[in-house]
Amino acid sequence: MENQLYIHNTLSRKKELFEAINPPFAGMYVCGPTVYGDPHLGHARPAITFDLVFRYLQHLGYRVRYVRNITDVGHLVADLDEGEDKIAVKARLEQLEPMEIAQYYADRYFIFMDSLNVKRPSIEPRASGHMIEQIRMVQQILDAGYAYEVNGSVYFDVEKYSKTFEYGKLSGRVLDDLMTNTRALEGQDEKQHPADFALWKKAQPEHIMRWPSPWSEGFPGWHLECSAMSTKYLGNYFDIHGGGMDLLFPHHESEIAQCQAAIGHESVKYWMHNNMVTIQGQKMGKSLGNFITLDEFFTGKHRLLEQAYSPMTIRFFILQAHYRSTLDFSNEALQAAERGLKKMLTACETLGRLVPATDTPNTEGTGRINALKTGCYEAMNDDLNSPILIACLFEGVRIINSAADGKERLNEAELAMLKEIFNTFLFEILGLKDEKGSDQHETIDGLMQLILSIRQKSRETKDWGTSDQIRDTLQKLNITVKDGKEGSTWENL
RNA sequence: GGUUUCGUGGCCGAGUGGCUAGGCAGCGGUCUGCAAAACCGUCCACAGCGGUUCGACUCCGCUCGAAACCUCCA
Repeated sequence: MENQLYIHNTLSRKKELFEAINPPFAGMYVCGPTVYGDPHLGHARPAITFDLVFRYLQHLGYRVRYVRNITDVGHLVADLDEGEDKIAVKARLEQLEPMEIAQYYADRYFIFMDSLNVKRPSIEPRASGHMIEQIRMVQQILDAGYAYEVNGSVYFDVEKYSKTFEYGKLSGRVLDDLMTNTRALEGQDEKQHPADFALWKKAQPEHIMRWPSPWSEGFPGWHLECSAMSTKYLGNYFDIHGGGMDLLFPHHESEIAQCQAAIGHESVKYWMHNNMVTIQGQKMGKSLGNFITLDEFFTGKHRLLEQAYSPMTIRFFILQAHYRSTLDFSNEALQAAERGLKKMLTACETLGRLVPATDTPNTEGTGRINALKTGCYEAMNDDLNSPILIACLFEGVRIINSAADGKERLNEAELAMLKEIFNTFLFEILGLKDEKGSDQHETIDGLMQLILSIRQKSRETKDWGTSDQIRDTLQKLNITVKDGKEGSTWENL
């Protein structure tokens, strides 16, 4: 672990040296999806961001336990269906069991994340499976005196908490402002203070998802599951807690308060937040109804999409922006990502075919490739700057293509170094992969070699008619023939 | 209104007090039977106005504009 990894801690708003609490182990908790809808591009961002963190920490030699929750108990809604559970609403519409809905969308989530080559976390706990832990935590907070019960519901006493601790330290909020600015929502009359939040909510009669508790039959407040499950699996003090920036307040702010109240100290060392995906400058989100699902991206079936985009194109697109910047969706941007990725992967293939052009050691060339590798590490160590890393890899692409063009002469050591760089950074850490079908690839490649050799013969006899017919027909099958000095190669779109 | 943040070239997107980001697109070459690919070269920036500084796109202030959060959301 000689690499010094710096990550941006939202708590200090600075880049801090990552020092594991208990090396070589590292614990990371990330807020996962609420499973009542198909995953969209916005879900892909944190999944890929923290997949990058997961992969890089592992690369650095950490033994990482990565926990990402599945929220399947639904949250309170604040509209006319006050107090009702989101999953329950959907379930009634579709005449299904709420847990059936949750299961369905959780499965969908897993499938789409797999296709994006997002590694599965070590543990994916469900809120519904941790009622006991959540109820216990409510009790701990009550015992500590930072919560009160009203009519079977339990609320966190933010006002009392803020006398000793700083509620708002993560998001930079001031309690007085919250007091004056929090809207008076219906059914909030039970709260002593508008900024108080529910730890346990008594279920209304129409509520389908409910669990018994010492206070009422009801359901947990929506900040509680993360506090309960993160500390259960990672301990009372763990390294990284991640999530989208939109969760900063009140979700993560309240998590800090809950842990402080229940455990007696904070539970998280580094808070990391990814920024939003925007569409026409606006956040892509469920509430705005401007989201495009991953399924729609992969099939191209959405009115805003000019074409289908492959999972790796989406992944590359996301990694081309730094995780703390907003990322604006557009067809033009995705098409640029698609072409850039193709260029990158083609160069990797080329690299595999390159043979040493010289056996003389070249200190200058070797030094340059070494510098490339150093640049890659520096990019990752600087708060996981994947766009810089990708820029470094494109420098490698240039070297590879120059070598293939005969303009550079690489020796065996240099080729090996390049291969190592691409294997490590492009495939292992960025998690990109070649999407060409692997099963029949060998067969097709054999067929293609045959066709290309026939075409080569026709070219040698200047039978351009046959030569072009082969090329044009293949093109119609989305296979591009590329003639080079060393013969022809082919590429399937 | 409050909190947090942002405004970079045709598009996407990094970064730094003085030195080329990168990708896509464009333009000009090389290569090629033609094409594609590739290679070389090249054009187009740092919202506006002040201030600090030998020097600012980078620091400070103001103006304009945008976003996220304050209410379910990744």
